[in-house]
Amino acid sequence: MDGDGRTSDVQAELDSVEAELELVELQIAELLEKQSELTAHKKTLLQQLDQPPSSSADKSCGPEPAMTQQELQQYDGTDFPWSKEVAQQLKDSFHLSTFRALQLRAINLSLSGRDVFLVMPTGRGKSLCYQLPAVCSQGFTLVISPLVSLMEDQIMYLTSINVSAVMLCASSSKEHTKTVMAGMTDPNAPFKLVYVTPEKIAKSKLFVSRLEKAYKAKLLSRIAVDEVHCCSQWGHDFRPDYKLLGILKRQFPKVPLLGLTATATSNVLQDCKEILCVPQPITIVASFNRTNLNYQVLIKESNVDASISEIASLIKNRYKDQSGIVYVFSQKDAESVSSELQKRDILAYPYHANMEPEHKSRIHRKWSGNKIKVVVATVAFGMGIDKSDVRFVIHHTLSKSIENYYQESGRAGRDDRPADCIVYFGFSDIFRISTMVVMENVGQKKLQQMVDYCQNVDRCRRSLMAVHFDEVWDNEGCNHMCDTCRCAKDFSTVDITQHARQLVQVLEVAASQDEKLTPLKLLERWMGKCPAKQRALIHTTTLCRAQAEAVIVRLLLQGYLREDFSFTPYTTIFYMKLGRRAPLLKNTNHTLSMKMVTQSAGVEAKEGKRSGHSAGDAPKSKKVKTHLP
DNA sequence: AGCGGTCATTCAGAAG
DNA sequence: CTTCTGAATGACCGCTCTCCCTTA
Repeated sequence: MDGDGRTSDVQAELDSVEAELELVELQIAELLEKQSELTAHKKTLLQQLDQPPSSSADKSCGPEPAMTQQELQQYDGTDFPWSKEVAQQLKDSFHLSTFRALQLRAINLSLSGRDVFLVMPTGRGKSLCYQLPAVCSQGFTLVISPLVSLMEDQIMYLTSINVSAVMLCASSSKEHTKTVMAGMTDPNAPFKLVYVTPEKIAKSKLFVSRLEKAYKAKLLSRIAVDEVHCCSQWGHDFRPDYKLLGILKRQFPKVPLLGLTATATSNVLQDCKEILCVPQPITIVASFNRTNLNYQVLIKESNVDASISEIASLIKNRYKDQSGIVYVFSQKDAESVSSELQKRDILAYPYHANMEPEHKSRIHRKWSGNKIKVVVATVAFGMGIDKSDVRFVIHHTLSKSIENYYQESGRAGRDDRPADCIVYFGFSDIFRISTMVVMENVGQKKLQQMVDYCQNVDRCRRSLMAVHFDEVWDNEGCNHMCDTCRCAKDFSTVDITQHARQLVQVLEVAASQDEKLTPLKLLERWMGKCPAKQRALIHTTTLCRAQAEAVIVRLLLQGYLREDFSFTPYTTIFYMKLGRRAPLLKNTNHTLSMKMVTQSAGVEAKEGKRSGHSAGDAPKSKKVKTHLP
């Protein structure tokens, strides 16, 4: 008996040591993760310090020495032989009075015969950087573009300002092809710009031989490659025929090449240089920071009617008589939200892919001409939207990634005047989008970053976006143009360790009775609405609904909770489970905190009504406390 | 398969 | 001791069920 007692004691001690060991291993894993994060960050910071001197040293041993910052700045000047004509054409043909940042530098470099790679966000006037030199040069400019509809838009615009431009693609008629080909070798140069698809270069020998003739007659003045990132397999939309464009620089080495893109990391650009046979281009990178946009996140009312009324009053008061877009989640939402706004006397119309093409273009036209103030749209309202005086972009539902959000919100303020970008952040919306992107490879991860952008009141909204463009926008880059920078004083740090332990308990009790919980059910049980069987076993919260939601989202982002999907024939359902970090909470030294809005005390008072009910639970909650030392 | 709304049931406490 | 009232709970029924064309 004595022996039995001793072995069971030893067994108990072994169990507890093993449990402790498990915790320590988890903590080590966490620290290692943090270490690699920090070293990566350190590396990028060091690169920023070292890059200018080291890169110029690298390039100086190449055939054409790279430029220092000072040399580059000379190309911002207006004392070149062509400067007078450039200024004249800008005014007369394009009806513009000034250049935007870096446009003049790119144009001067290209006109002096350099190869240039230009990286600039959409809507900042990339195309002017080859259209203007084309007008100011002898002969014609060859433009390679991946999308037929984009080429059509450009040619319509150029024709309307009396610049002669034509295009060739698979669907062009034989007669049209003949006149274009003839024009390419005509010394009078009837066309200033010739647009083609990459397939034309790769597949049509007739076309390449025509180019050869034009080159010998010195009529091929410049080559522009639009969406140049399509060359690289690392880029997000790789096009096989772009890989064959290297032939251009090999056959026509004296013709300057201009590559344009809005999305390029350094390894994609390196890849493009090799594929296009352009060893030493001058790379110009414009900042993606839109300094005139004011970013803001608001908590969405769980009541549908109230949330629409809030948007309606914003549009009627703050944006009176101004133009804007409201982005929504589904086609059905587009219909219902727009009709609700109409009931509140706002000229708002829906836009989504399931509408008649004629109807869609009619709404687009009326909105562009300011006959309609607001368009309520899905992501279908995107390509070809180029209105300058958009004063607000409101997201009725959060986007599925930060990249998407940057694009959609970026349609505001193209005229460089101040404009607002607002997201309404709703708890249940997270799970609606999550179930939609469940089949995508990294869909969940991207959505988590977007949720982090909405929920984080710890850091500047801009700095969270900058990470996606390998840029650093510090507080100066923001200049108080986001809500977290403006309201930093209204937030305070709160310890949420006990809240986390309570939530884990709610899940464990449900699991012990073979029950799965949806996020909504987890929230309701934690707030006191639960079946009698489990009432005695769990500890309810005194937080208000908005705060309880915030805590659950935070724990999900940090891995204390995780999502679990169940597939049924008609839908997929989202359940909550314990995450990989949940065991850490058993450690009494482990603490967890987050930043919240400080006015919370006032909200808690509203819950007083419930206090009589929770008094009944008091003795039970004491039991729970002794259970957790 | 979840969710919101409606209806019936149960129970506690107060009034007669 | 009975009757009435209001609150809380559980069973049941009916409704609903998701972004964008990428391209020779």
